[in-house]
Amino acid sequence: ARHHAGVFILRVEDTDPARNTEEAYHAALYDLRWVGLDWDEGPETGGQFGPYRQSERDQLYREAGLKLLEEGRAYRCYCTPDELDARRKHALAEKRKPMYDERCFHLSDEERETFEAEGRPSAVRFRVPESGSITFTDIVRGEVVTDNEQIEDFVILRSDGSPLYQLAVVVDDVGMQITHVIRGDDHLSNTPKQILLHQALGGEPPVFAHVPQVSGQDGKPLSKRHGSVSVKEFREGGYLPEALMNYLALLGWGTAEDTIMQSPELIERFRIEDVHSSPARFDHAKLEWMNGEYIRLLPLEDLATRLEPWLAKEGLIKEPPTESERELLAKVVPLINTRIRRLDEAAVLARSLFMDVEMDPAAVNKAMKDAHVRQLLERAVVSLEELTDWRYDLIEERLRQIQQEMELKPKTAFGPIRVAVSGTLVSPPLFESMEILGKDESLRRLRGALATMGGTSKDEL
RNA sequence: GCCCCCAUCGACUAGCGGCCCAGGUCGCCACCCUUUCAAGGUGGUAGCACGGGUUCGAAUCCCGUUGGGGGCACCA
Repeated sequence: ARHHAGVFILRVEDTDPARNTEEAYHAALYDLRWVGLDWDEGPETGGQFGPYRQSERDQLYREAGLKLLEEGRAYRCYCTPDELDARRKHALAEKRKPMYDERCFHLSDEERETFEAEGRPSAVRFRVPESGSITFTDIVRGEVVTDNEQIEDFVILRSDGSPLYQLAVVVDDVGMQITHVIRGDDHLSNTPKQILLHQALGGEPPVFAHVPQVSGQDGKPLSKRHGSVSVKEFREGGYLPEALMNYLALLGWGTAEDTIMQSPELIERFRIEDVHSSPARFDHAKLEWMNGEYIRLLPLEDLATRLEPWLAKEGLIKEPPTESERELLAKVVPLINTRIRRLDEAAVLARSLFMDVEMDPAAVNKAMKDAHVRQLLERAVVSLEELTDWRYDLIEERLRQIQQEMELKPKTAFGPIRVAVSGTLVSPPLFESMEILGKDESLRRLRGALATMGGTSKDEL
């Protein structure tokens, strides 16, 4: 819609009371907005063809259904759901196509009157022509032909009088002057039914584009067992909406050279007619990579703001942050922005810069057991104590000097110091971290590490 | 069972009869950079499902096989 400067309409198709809840409705709108979809017409936004929730347009559909009944385009069906279900299973067992047998269409007047006299409830079925076929040109599928004999007489009004999706959609497509419908290809087989309804209701069917559904790594339809599959899960998993949007656009579509395309470029380049008709597999690894790209694309101040809730959640800062926390965060962000791919990773990586941490036993085991460590830390403490101008480059200068004097490899020299300061073997850059922590805290941590090694106490230093 | 789709590296894709002994991206591997981890740089790995046609020429067109997927509700 944006590519063609069209009108983007959001319609909520909630005709099934059994599946429709107020929470689900609000969650859906929230998710759509979060990924960056901004409809021109729709619920809460409004528009000249509202309301945009089908549950609020019930009367329209009932009238349309009854009109079709009067015109003889539809008929009453007295079969109960149980009966239909039994017949469907029977047909399947006999390896026949499970279609409605049209028995109520062939009811005699007496039979019909008997049913009515019994007070048997009836649903309304649309009468599909016996022969002929429906043809339409789908933007991604091309010409689609369906023989009418493959289409059963489908229900348009339930026995309680409420409308079904097929009817509601067509009534609204006509009433809302819909020109294009872009939807998942699970609706492909519904399309001929809707075209039939369009013809019966006297409207021009819209143009359809059926895009393939996304599948998991194994080629099976995307489901829970493939990991995160809902917008909510990605949001809560530390993904950026811009990255999700970019990644999703690339599923079933692509360009020769470019991968990272932000919204304006996507709008300019995306062509629905170039979308594949075969399903694409969702690749979490590529999304992760792309999310990292988007994190690095963010100005540092913006990244800091986006990180706030995540750090607050882990108790590293308050929400909203205090002024000093904000200043600290501003210093930390440039140290970690190339090191995280998801927003939630920041808290893990930078924890030691916000609070005191215990040394990780595994890290201690790996880096602190060598014979040179005690002397190394002692010398570091002595040397750094003398440092008055606490800057990372000067810290590095001092520590490097010790490293060279002791003839240690950088890794064996800085590893133990890193563990002493950050508690782990993997951390933001060491010298910058120490500058951020400050002289007192850095020295306190070095002495603390020495103390855990037994022997010389920190007082003696 | 019936109807309908789809098929290029492990994944997402470019390709729309000669420019392709197939290009890009993720992943993976190696190297460089380097205080860890990343990021970044360089290079590499790997594919037109198969079999027939059509054509001077096929990843591109046609047919079949195989393999995947979707649909067949008083759900959407």
